[in-house]
Amino acid sequence: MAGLRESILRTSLELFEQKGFHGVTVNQIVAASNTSKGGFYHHFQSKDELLFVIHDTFITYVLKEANAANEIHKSPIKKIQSIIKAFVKVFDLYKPHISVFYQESNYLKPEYEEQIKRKRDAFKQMVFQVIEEGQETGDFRKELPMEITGMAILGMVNWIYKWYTPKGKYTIDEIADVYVDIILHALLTTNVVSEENFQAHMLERPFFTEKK
Amino acid sequence: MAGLRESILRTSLELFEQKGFHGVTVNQIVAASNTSKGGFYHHFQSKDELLFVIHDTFITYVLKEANAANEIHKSPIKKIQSIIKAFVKVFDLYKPHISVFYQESNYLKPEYEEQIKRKRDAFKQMVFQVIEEGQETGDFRKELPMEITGMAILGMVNWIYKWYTPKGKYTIDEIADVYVDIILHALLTTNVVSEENFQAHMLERPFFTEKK
DNA sequence: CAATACAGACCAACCAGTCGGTCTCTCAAA
DNA sequence: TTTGAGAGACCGACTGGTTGGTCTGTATTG
Repeated sequence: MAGLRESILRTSLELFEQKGFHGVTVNQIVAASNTSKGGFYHHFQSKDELLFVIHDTFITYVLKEANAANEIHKSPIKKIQSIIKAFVKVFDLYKPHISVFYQESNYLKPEYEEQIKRKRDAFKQMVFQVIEEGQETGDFRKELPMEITGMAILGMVNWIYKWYTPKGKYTIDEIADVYVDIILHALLTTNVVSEENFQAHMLERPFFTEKK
Repeated sequence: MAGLRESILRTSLELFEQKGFHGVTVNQIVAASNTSKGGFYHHFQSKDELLFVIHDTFITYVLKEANAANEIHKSPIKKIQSIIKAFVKVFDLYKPHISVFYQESNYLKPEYEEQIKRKRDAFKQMVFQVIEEGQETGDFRKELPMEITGMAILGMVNWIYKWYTPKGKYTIDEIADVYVDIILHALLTTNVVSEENFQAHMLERPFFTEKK
């Protein structure tokens, strides 16, 4: 039998996603994991710690991915594409985590909340940073207020957890393509967009464009 | 003394926003509203009904506003602006409602959930509809998949509830201006954007552009 | 023989909802 | 004008069920 701890994490995640953190009792988790109260409390201090662990694994992963994406490229145009693509793809891997994360984050106990908040802020700052860079280099339109634009992007992507399903009409990569396209069209200065070499700025050719 | 029912709604809303639906007991609501268990259950069948009422007043309002915005204009370009502006502004009026709505909507009892879902879907369909129209008239880029684009817009706006505060750096109208600008730049066909009469399509001049 | 991993009966706290009762206001009969 | 009956608004002690968490005991592993 594989690690009980992992098993508890997996099953509780499913349950939380369906019914919410408060809609699931420890007894239900225990039953679904084929274990007992003792088993559960051997691995977790409390139900709240379980919630924290779910939050933390996800946010840690996102932060790491985004950092990597950020470091690979130098130009802000490519940085933002890279970050967005990585960010969107995370929803394919961690959708249940993310759902629980955003639905129940204000039930986190203060001691846990602070740790999560720090990582979340780091991620946000990174996005802001890239936008600012792009405005300084002249790639992004300077008239857009950085904070509002940043939150628009974050919101757009984060909302994916509300509607994305792997069985849906579009794959996560296709969604990422469209999001990158939307954001670039919104951010890039008009002369960059209107030039026919818009494509030259793309990391990859988006799925919805034809090859000539 | 003003209506107790309204008083309960107001105070419970504040409490829910701070601590979440499950973080607040009926006794706390009752205490904060200067009433009693009896008073509460005289006006509401259950705590769940209270949650429903909060959801419903908000979603009903949004739907009404969007419908109005949709009917005033004929061109898709103006329709989408109008809808987005109305939609964004709602966050100024109903932020607590919306926070509770999005955080706790999966705790709604089935009988309530259906009613809410119907109205929410109607709103979503309206946005999809306008995008499709715009693509047919040639104003919006046809290569963007309608569903993904629609969800991107909805996500962008909906996320406002996570960060907007009336005391913030930007007013709700300024945020609305930026969002309209971002979305139009993303949607409009390049020849429409690059034409210097981009401004001609705007319902109003955004706050961040200079008058000449 | 430790030490770790798990089992499951048990408990104390909590919480939504109930229920018998009171207070006040209205309106019509006397 | 007085009375009194009825209805709606509100009170608050109480309850029955649930839930997170504990504790003692047992199996297994090294």
